[in-house]
Amino acid sequence: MARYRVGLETRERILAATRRVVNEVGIDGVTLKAITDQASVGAGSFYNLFASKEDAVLEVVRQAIEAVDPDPEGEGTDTLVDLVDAFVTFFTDSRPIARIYLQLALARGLTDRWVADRVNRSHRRRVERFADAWQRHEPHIDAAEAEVRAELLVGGLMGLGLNALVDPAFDMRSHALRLLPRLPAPEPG
Amino acid sequence: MARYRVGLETRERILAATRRVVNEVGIDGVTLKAITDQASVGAGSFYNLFASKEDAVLEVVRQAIEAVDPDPEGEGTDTLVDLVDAFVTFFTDSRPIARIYLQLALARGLTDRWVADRVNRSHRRRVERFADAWQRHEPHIDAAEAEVRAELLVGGLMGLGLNALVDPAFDMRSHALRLLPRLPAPEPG
DNA sequence: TACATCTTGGAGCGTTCGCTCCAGTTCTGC
DNA sequence: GCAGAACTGGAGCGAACGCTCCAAGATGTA
Repeated sequence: MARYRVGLETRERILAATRRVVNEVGIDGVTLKAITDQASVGAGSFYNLFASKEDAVLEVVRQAIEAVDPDPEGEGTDTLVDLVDAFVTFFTDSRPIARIYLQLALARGLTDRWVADRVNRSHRRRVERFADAWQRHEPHIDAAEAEVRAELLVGGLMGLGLNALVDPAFDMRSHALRLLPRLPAPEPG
Repeated sequence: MARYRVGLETRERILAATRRVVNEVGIDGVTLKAITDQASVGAGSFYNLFASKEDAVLEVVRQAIEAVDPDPEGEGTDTLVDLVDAFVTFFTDSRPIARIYLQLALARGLTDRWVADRVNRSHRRRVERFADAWQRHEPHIDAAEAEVRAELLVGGLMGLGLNALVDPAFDMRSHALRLLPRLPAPEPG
């Protein structure tokens, strides 16, 4: 949509503003006015660059998830610990965004086919990566078993993440590590 | 609030209507008009019996959770399998309500102290019951260890429930059973 | 029967919010 | 420097929604 330099800059300003609003007031506070005020932009400019309010919010969520990806290039270099760590980091460092991710999945996953597909696809991809890492870690188990274990692990992580969102005092990382299979040689300390 | 017989009956009609609306259209469709139309009641009658729309919705959620409780009296007779089973049943048989429960926890758990407390308390109580059942099942482990395991189990169940909500094809029950410790004698078949 | 209290429906208030529209301005390629 | 496309701000539209108010009627009590 944006084709001129200023347009691209405004787009970035809007995304940054959206991110800030999301982090400060949560999804219910993410009104168009809040975003456009924060970005010092009119509603017209916003709609010149984004199809809808949700469009901007989803982009912010997407970027936040990508930001903690231990292997953005998909080269198969990530370990189970890396993946669990990234997952935990997403939930602890981007709590408001993680919250919105789950809310979108829950609220729109039923009615909005587009969101549902997107959520399901990203979940499948995540399970695949966990399964691959699991097989790299324990080569003797077969693919199907690795997939089931990965599904359980991701499910467990999601549940713990849910916990962490509702109860800020919950120590997600240490619980999450207990979901991992016994590790070969935990480093000392 | 209701003190006459007709009032109590109307209250039940409204709760039934709310349940029906929730199950058919999900939380976003739960407008006051939808409820009052479905119950054939005016808005004034509604507010004569409930403090707010949310009041009615929360009551419906509460009843749904209670309905699957394997040990409503709290007599300590429930086993781990019972508890897991009840949890899975809640998510598979009352999907829309389970969805709303999570949505409320996520959306209002941050801003609304009252909802947050309620959610946290019900979570703690659930973990306690799982921990107790775990100790009944494996008496040799100590209380602290049972609690951590219970926390992981409940977290895992929550995550699997999330899965089941987003992906209707997901077989929550069979995955959930794998979260249990090895059972004494799995029945054949 | 007489009276107080509770119940009822629904018009409509007040607010919120996403989004459109458009006239004026700025930008870019040539 | 010109033309045309892109960008900009903001007034305001239209719809949705939770909730209030109240006069009229129903219900319970003595």
